[in-house]
Amino acid sequence: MPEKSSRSSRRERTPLSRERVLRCALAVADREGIGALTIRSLARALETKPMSLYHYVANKDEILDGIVDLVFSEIDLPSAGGDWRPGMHRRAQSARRVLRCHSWAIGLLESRTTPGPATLQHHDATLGTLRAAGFSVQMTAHAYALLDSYIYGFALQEAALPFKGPGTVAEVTEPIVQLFSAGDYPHLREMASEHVLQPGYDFGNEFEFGLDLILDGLAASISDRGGALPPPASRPG
Amino acid sequence: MPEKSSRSSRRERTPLSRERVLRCALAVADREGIGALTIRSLARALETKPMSLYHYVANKDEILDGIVDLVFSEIDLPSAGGDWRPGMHRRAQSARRVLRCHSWAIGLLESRTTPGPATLQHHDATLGTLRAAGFSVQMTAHAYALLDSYIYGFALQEAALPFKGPGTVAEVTEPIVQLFSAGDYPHLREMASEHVLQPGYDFGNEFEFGLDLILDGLAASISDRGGALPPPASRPG
DNA sequence: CCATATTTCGTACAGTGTACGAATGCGTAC
DNA sequence: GTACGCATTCGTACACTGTACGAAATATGG
Repeated sequence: MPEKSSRSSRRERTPLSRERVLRCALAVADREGIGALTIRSLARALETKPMSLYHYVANKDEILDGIVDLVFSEIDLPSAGGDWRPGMHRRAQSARRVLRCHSWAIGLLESRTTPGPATLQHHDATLGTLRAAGFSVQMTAHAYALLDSYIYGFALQEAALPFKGPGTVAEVTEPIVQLFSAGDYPHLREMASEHVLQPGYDFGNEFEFGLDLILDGLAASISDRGGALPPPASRPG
Repeated sequence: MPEKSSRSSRRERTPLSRERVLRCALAVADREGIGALTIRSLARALETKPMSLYHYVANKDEILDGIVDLVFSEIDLPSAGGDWRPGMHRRAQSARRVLRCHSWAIGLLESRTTPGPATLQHHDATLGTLRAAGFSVQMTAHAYALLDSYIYGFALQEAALPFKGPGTVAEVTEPIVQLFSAGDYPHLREMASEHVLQPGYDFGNEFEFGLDLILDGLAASISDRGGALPPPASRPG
């Protein structure tokens, strides 16, 4: 028996909007994985019907573009005036943290070629920090490609790990190593027994080492020649 | 009118096998993209019917695992006896080249948590080269995480670029920059006009810079302390 | 020949994105 | 009021996905 008054037929759910669709899509992806984010599941989460979403979004691809941009908007921007090194350090750590929270975003990056405003803003601010610090345009391009490659690649590896926290390493690693036949993969075995399976191991700790090494290298590159183009070292021989 | 003799009813197509299924899947993904790789399209390419594939493969996920492992098998292994630096350099360049050929593989890595034999072999050989060069276990872990993060991240960025070759940069970049409203993204504009749109620009060239910087840093790290654990630099202040 | 195992594949089902067009509600002008 | 026009909601339908189930065809061994 449907109520007839117009007042009650629009139930008191908050009205739909593009914003709300995207935020809810992000929440669903976080909660149940990107594979569980379907038009129908999203509509259910919003208490609507599937086809209603298409008034705010052209297609599913636009939703994916949108939530990737939302993820980017969570990353700390380097402050405009500060030194480049702590700025880049903070940004890198923040990006890694954000990408670990939304690990499905990494896999999406490969197929998304239309960056959103938050993504563009993020890139612009980062480039600006480097340029303001005296990096040449060339050197800025080098530094940016290097830093972002490292950040994304690290996040990708972290996402692909079969274990999530430091606690569950053994339960996952042990049975895999057991499967290796007698003499196979000796160095993987060593790495497992002498490093990964040691108490307190956490892959995430590796991030800092590489990040500092890269920032050191960049610092050296610009102090050498004021940010000019040549590669960081020409090895003799 | 079906032929009745058993001889002619089995047409002279080469017999199915797990190997053939995976190799064909790889070819389809390369030719038409990973999105076009479906059980039905794969069966068509193999001149069979969809359900026949399931005798050689448990499900589609196993196919994806399989072709990722095939991709890994294409990457040059560092030779066992050689110096670590040229070995790592060659491996990195080879990995990048392979991942550029099969750019869909990057996006797959995030969701694949069961590495195949070629993948394990690859990791083992790389670890072995570093250990043989005198890297400590800790330092090997650091170096490996760093190098692979850079390689995967670079490949991911390369895959996400809207343009493929050096030729098409302008056609893609120009209209995007045109869309920016008046004062927005000044540093992106600068990077576009003064670097990306310059003749001869190729993002792929950035790879070498970062790779050399990382290898320099690693070389310094092990010569400092014989591959001991501490980070590459402790900055004063 | 038959019996058994391996391999092929036809049919069916639940789930996907979304095109199309019909309903419904809402704001304004008469 | 009432009628129009627009924004919004959504029902139905279609082509396509992975794959469960079981039947058919073929190969193998006695």
